[in-house]
Amino acid sequence: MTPEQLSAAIVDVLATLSDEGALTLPDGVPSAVTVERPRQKEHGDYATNVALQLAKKAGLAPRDLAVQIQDRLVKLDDVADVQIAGPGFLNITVAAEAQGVIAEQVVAQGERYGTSETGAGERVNVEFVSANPTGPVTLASARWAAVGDTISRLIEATGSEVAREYYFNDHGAQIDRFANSLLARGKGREVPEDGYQGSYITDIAQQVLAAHPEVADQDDEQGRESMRAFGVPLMFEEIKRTLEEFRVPFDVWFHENDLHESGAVQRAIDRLTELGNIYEKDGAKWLATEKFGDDKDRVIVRSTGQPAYLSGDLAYYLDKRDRGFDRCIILLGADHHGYVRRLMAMCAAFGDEPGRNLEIIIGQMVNLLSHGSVVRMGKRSGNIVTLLDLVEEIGVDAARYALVRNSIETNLDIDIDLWTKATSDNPVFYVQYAHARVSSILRNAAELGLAPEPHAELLTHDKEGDLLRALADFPRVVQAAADLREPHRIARYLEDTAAAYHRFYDNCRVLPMGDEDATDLNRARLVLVDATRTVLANGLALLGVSAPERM
RNA sequence: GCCCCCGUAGCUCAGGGGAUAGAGCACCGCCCUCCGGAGGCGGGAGCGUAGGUUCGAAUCCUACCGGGGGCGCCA
Repeated sequence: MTPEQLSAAIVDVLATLSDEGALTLPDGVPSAVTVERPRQKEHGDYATNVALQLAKKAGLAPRDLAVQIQDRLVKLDDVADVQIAGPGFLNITVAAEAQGVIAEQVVAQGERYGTSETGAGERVNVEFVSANPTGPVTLASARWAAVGDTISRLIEATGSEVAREYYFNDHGAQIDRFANSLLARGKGREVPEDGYQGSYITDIAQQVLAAHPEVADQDDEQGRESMRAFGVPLMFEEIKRTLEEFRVPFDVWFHENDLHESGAVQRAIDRLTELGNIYEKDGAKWLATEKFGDDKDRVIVRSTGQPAYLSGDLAYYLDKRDRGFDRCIILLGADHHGYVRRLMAMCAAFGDEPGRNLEIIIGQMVNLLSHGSVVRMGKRSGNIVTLLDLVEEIGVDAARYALVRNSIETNLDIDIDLWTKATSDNPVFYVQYAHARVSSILRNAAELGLAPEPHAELLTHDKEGDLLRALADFPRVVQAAADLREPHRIARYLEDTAAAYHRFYDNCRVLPMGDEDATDLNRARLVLVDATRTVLANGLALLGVSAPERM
């Protein structure tokens, strides 16, 4: 019996009490009730606070209501015991067999275990990284790469259709500076004051010159345009390669420049003008964002006639909506948080609903630590640490895991020394090791010709119960992580589940010892082991981290 | 000045209004006759401060203190 089934059973009991007139709820019977795993063992397998929640509405004392629910609940076959505790908690012990069947259910569902259809029919666009193509993917962007991809996987796991999208700001002053920097390096000069300093600039300039020797003879103006035309795509390619290596499969690489060239920017402005949200002042066009909650109105077209940066975002948002996405999620670094209000206001200016049609997730910064101090210089580009630096130091699995293990609301320090350890200090090793250990037992069982076989009623050991309840929690952890856009919940859950497995392993012999004959208990435990493998593998897959069978 | 995030054990961090606030590391002491010891068991220590909402607050609200980041007709 899963917590969801238990919750449904409690709802049934409430409905029955209501039908019989024993319970009067002005708002009706709730569609689901909270079922949680208590901290204390003495509080049973699961606990619910329904009686406390509903007592006031029903005009009953919490404990009196609890008694009524208890009377009905204990009669269920799957429920072994119900106790009332404290102010009115119901502490429930599930029948061993009802709990044991979870293992076979997990195995039967396989890769689908943990997924749901709560988001079915919804089309979601997740935009992340979106760094300017003026340099390698940075450490900060690495966090959004890992988090954005994991959030995408989580939303997919709830049945929605997801597009991962990268927005290249390849239109504007930063690209001009990039082209100038390439030109300077190509001509053997120092890069300008406002240029990009990294050694990658020299690399790319040389690649351009190698492929197009004629550029060396061009004057500065021509040379700059050549560097732009040939150098920017090289940068794109490097970014794409990096993200592919990091296992982030973007579906769309969107170029800001296309919005300007296709007239999409103008169309967005026209649309907003029709809606009465654009006006002219001081020779510039302004979007009236203040009335939608922004601090002040924003310039959309400068008095020079040049579109302001925000105009690209307007067009881009409209484009996403026109492509049929119900929800547009954007991940931004904390350094962009000042931008959130105007984006939300823009969403409202289009007549959409901020928070639903447009959702902005702000994440905090990342530092790389070595021997206790912050690493400031990257190998690749000198003044910045890049994603490739991180991968080179700790590998893709550890990097992805480390980047999603903490709440995105907190600053993150990644300690190289920790994440390269092959010990249990290192969380990704701890979880992967559990998976390898599980796989090893399954291999050994196969060699013995021993097949898993469900005997739910035999899984009565305390540690088996703990492990079963951990496995039963997986779907709602996935659901919560997806709904709240909080991937770190998956990592934490996996660590807890790995720990529950290790404790089980330590207490419960799975395979027959020596030349003993196999028992039904051996076969039943193999089902549990197989179920554990399924959950660990599914969880790691959500994080984009490999689940090794040997290590 | 205004805005956002954070403040929980010595350290790094979990904790969706619930019961006695949890992990890992570090420290001390244990557990290998056979499934991977990269494991397990036991031990001490904590919610920045002051109010408020609630039957109940680490969690929600307000103020203050401390730390980080942001506030352009830049992108």
